[in-house]
Amino acid sequence: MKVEKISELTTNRLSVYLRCLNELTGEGSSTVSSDKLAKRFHLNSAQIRKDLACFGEFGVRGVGYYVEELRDHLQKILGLNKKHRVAIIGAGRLGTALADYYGFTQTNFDVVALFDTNELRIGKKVSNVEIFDIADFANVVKKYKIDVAVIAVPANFAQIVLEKITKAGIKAVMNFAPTPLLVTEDVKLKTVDLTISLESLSYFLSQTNNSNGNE
Amino acid sequence: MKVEKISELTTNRLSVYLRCLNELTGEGSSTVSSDKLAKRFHLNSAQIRKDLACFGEFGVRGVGYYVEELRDHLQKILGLNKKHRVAIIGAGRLGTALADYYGFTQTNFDVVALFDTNELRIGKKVSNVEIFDIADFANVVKKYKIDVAVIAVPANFAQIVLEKITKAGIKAVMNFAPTPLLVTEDVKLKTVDLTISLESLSYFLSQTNNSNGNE
DNA sequence: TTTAGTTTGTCCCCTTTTTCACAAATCAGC
DNA sequence: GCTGATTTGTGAAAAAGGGGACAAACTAAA
Repeated sequence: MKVEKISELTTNRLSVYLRCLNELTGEGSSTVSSDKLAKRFHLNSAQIRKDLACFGEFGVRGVGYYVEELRDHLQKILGLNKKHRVAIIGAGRLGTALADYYGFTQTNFDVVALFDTNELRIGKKVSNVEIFDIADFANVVKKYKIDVAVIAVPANFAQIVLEKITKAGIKAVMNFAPTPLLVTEDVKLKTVDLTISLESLSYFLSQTNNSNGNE
Repeated sequence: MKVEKISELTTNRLSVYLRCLNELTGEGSSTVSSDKLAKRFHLNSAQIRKDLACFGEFGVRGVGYYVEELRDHLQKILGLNKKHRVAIIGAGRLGTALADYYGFTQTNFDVVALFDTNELRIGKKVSNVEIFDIADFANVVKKYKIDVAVIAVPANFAQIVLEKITKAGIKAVMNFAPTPLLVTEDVKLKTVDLTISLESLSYFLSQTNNSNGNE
């Protein structure tokens, strides 16, 4: 087992492995080899083994991995044995959709509060979650023990909102505003930039349509 | 100018550069150096130059890059000089939120159709976009000349939906279902996996809370 | 024209990530 | 207990990505 720093690419794959294992449980087989996993889910077996080896020796040579045991290990490694309480800042279309989306699909992330500046929205409920005034942010965070924040406001407000979030002591932030943000070392910021993803598709289309990249 | 294969990391950065240039136009300066860009937007100047050099020699030594000219080049490279017509499959919360989101923020991507299987939704409109029956998918795609598809259905339906999409001849797909999908070489699939992003945050929190990764 | 000052494009090296390959470990059957 | 068949964990090679440094190219001013 290595004690090096774990890269984010590795932890992202752990999420994928966990998903695979969840699909495997309930199908009968109690063990699975890295090769079977790789073949079935189109992964690389060496990479699976190496990723897992970062956290311990979970497998048995000649046998493979015990499905349920490995699943439990991965859940624990990813911190999914504890519940997280999520605040979404911005109760527009995207924010409310996310409130709904997380509520339905995720069991470890509870959206407990929405925030907005618009007085017409404040006080209302979306998917049984109250919309609070952003001015009360720090208080609500403390009251509900919120540990994850989601930024779903327009790009020009994102940095200000982020500073409010970090001042309230939240260390994990997901950002949907299409703009790069600055944070201190001790805060984890994950930006999901849909504009970049779309433009990446656009690039691909322009390449194939022209049948050749060189003009 | 290099003629190697362009990596997706590079094209993603082009999107970022384009955004920076858009912010710069209207601020007066007609030229900008890679160093100024880097300093202002927290990038690396060598990387900017290298990324741009993949597509031509846009700069002038001793001067820098002409802001508007470079912006136009990037738009053309990314295929943003043409409009794209987008279909969103799945008219639930996420699908409708995306319809709204793209409609407001993106100028080159027009959401022209939503699709669903739920009869209660079919025929209605969201953000002025009609919800069609998924059974009519191929026809509507042809009629509206749709070239980009967005999958916003539950994970267990995603692969079937994707096959419908590719059969209709669409070559660029964005997937929000938290599941890996299989496509043929000639189709570009971009998966935005919010579950992985969230679990990545969870991992980070579990690391810092235990104050040490080793148990 | 020459010189001093800028800034690009690119070579080269270092780091990170992925993949290959194989010894070490385990199991099942005889 | 030994043999043959698996399968892990990992060292080493290969591939990909990022960044420093500098010659080449250009401007401006004398």
